[in-house]
Amino acid sequence: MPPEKNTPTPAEWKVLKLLFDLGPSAARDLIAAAERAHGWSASTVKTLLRRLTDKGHVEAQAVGSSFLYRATRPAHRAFRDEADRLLANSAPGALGPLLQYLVKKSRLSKDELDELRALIDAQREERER
Amino acid sequence: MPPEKNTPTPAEWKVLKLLFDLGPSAARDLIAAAERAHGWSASTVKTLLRRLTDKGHVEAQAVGSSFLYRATRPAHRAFRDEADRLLANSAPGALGPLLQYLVKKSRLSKDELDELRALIDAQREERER
DNA sequence: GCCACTCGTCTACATTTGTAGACCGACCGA
DNA sequence: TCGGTCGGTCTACAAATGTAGACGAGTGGC
Repeated sequence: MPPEKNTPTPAEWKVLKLLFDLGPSAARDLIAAAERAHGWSASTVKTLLRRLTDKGHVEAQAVGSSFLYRATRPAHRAFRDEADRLLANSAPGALGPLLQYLVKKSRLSKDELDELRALIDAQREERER
Repeated sequence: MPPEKNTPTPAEWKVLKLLFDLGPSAARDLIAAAERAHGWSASTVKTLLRRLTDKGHVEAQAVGSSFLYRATRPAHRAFRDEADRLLANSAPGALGPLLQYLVKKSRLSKDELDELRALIDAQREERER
């Protein structure tokens, strides 16, 4: 079980994603981005930011009289947690097709494909033994 | 965009998963399973079942004076929709590692690994051209 | 024919989520 | 120094969600 307990809600995820994209940011930038991306009002973003910090997904570092917001865990960790939730639900047999679908859809670069293939080969080895 | 709009809530997912595991079932079995799995009362399961049918995830086929509940879409489709939500959030660069993590963690069978590998090879081909 | 039991429907209610206004203090430019 | 602006906190409130009791109709067994 990861330390993160309250997973972000969908709306919170959107803010989190903005934070990942922008990197540590001041409120004004997040608000602007959210306005552009989702048409949200400033208040909405502020509330979500507060809830995210309450839940521990975001950290508000005091800078002068305001804050610099940053995600407490790197993007890949956050996505991994999401992926875990997916696995937790998935039935055993359904996993293969699911991964195939993901690989197909996610249009990895050649390098990424190579890495993935290497990983798969390694796993196949294991199955041999 | 899949036809399914209102995605199931976490609690609804749990019921859906039971349905996938048990196959089309009568209320009593679902209730029993949910009681065992989550300690839920009968009412709770009934409500979730109703909401699932409202949302179109579950279909209640009249049999005698009661219903036989079945998922409207096969498990793999449902999981696929979940996976799509994951992809929708994920940043481009993060995808490779994410898939690696999934493959590693999901302990596929040899056959599944083979299929996945074949798929990857096909994708690599494409990258060539 | 009566009764316990099942089911499905209605209703309920606390909590969480989505969305946002009001207000207040700090800071900056004029 | 005065007024605007920016950011943060408080408060609000409708909708969705989690969880469940109450009730009434059908039914299988006796």
